[in-house]
Amino acid sequence: MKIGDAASAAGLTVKTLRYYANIGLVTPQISEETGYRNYAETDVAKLKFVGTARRFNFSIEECRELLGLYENKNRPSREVKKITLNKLDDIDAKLAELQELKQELQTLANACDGDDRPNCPIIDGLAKS
Amino acid sequence: MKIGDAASAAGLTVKTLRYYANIGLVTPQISEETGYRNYAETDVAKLKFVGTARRFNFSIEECRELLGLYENKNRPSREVKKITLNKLDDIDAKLAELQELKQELQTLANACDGDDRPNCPIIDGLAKS
DNA sequence: GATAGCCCTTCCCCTTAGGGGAGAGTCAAT
DNA sequence: ATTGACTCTCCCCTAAGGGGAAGGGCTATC
Repeated sequence: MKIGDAASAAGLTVKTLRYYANIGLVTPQISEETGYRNYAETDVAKLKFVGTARRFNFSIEECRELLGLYENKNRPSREVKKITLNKLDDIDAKLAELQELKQELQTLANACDGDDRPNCPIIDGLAKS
Repeated sequence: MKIGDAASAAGLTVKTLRYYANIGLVTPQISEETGYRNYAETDVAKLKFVGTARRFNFSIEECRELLGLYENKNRPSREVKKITLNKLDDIDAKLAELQELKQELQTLANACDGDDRPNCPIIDGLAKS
């Protein structure tokens, strides 16, 4: 399967597939004469796997790790779960940070009339050291 | 005030101040003979302002805009509020996305025993197309 | 006066995860 | 044979700086 077809099948872009090939994440065979990448079905399965993991906010390096576990049919599920729980912690931290941010910004916005006058509690809030 | 002192006063790094000077965000005077940047008190105030705005997730370009409004004592507060509400929308969108992500990942993690056995619903969940 | 130690400068590469596009080669159909 | 779609590599770009090298400056101490 050529790269364009593999990209469509996996729901990714051609650029992404080339990138993954370059960093050794999903490495198709390469035709000797044309230099074209040739994706096997197993490659496409890995690409889908990585695509899903990326959508779950796993980094490329985490995907590499997960892919190793994915390919190793004897891995203990503990290892996978550990990575996943770490990712959940990351998400929780980000959520907390954003919620606090939202709260403060909301407070500033609520205090601002948002009219023609220059009086602006938002600016004042950002400026007060 | 030299860059190191200005950085301490503003709670930013020297690298950050140089970066802001390079992109024309906060531009100190430059000594003719030594080439040293010289930060006035008003510069430090702007740096603190930008630092706070950055902590509120405003991008550099948004900071540039806010700084313009900060310096213009006649700006209508409407303009500032508009930018702020847009930022709040961004934050809400990000929150929603993360919450959905967390939900799905949590479901996968809950289904996984996390023991020595290879059976892993997380891997299966990521792999199923 | 000389040396040490810290501060300043510019310059360049590095980060994430690819996107955009140029220029050149390839494939399939007409 | 030609056309159009596809592929290749190569290079620059993103946001917001961080790390570090090489070179110059300031002040204190010996």
